[in-house]
Amino acid sequence: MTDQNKYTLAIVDDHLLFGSSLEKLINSFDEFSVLFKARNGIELQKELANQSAIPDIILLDYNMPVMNGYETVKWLTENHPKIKVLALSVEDNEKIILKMIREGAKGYFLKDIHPDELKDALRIVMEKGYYYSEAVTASMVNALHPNSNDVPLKFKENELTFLQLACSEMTYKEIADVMNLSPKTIDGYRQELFNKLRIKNRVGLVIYALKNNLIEL
Amino acid sequence: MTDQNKYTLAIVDDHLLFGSSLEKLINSFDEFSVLFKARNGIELQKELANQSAIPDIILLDYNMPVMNGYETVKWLTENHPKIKVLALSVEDNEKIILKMIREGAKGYFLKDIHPDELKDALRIVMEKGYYYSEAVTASMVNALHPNSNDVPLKFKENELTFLQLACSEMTYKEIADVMNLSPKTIDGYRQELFNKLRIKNRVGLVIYALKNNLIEL
DNA sequence: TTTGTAAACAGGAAAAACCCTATTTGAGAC
DNA sequence: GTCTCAAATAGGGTTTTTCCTGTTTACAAA
Repeated sequence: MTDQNKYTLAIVDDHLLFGSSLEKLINSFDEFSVLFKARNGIELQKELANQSAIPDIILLDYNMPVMNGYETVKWLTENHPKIKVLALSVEDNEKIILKMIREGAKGYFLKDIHPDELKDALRIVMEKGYYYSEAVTASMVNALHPNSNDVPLKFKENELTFLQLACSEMTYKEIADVMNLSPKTIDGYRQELFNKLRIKNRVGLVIYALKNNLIEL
Repeated sequence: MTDQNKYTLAIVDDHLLFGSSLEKLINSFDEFSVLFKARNGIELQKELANQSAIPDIILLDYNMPVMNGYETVKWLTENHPKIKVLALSVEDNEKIILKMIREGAKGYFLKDIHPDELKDALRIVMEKGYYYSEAVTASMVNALHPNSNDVPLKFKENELTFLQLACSEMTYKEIADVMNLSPKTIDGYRQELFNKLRIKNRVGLVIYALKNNLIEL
């Protein structure tokens, strides 16, 4: 295959080492070559503006500081709908995957993918227009299932305040004082939250709050 | 430079894609070549046992699921003190950096390092025996500064296990069962930790564990 | 005015967490 | 064997948390 016929890629990743390494790997595939690299969405925009050539595929790191994966995909689908975006991430987070797909990413894979699979993914995305690994498909099925459907669960003002205060070393009595409520009311909030969140004790509360960014560490 | 004279490396990283890519990059350096890759500390041990050749340098990802960076460095300094270990990580966490250095890592760098700098680092570590970037040196200076002197407080094996289990919804009795110890012993650990960490209850324990990266969310 | 309903509050009890002060056990030093 | 020291264990008491089942209060709709 001559260089002219190769599919071209751009890599967007803030980890220089990973980006450069990945470039080497991809350039070793005989159907693909890397056109350019960028460190974030902003840099990518500049490259796409300057560059006369537009890549066929963009490999996009989800976890970027400046203009993150989500925003970048959004911008790309609006401004360069022909470019196929493959999102790349270290974390196997169902919500993020679905968010990216909804935004128009044509595929998603984890950084622990095998290089051969990456090559396959690149081929498939050029042929079929998309590539979803088994794991991702599973996520999608899961998301359509209405049971584990994590509706973000909203809390009443007081409940939320209590939840946050419970993530401290205060006793419930002290929390009651701070909130100017009877300890029994606080106990009610606690009970209600335990049921709603299906947890067994205060530690569960803390874990939940942390996982859902309801408190800062 | 002939292949015979090249310095050899091993890469330990659970992200296949990164590992393979990095391999390409390093093999493109004319002084270095990759001897083998492993996905975690356990695999590395096996490789080192089988393999007749021992690498000069090991590039070690800090964030591994099975046998993590910390444990692996520890094992390496004990069993293969001649191998130079360079730790690799995405996070710029001062405490972790220092921990690794104390354990015997000969260098540390973030994954956003420039490939040229990586090459330099490899050269330097073979010449001088160590390599510390400016950023890391700054961390070290910082650590010697006596104000923010968080002596990382070390825990006994069991204490640590308890601490981690305490960050779950298990009762202390259940933890005792899991650890095959008397509930009273667990109570002893709890007491000891409360005093040492100057906290008042189990929530304090969870917060502490999170802040010090003793558990993953 | 009644009625409905959600939030606040209460009683009472069992379980778990918390606290303090010993005693036992096991491994290594002498 | 005895001594030593730390880790493991125990006893037993107090406080807090957890749980279940009510009642009161406030406020709005009918």
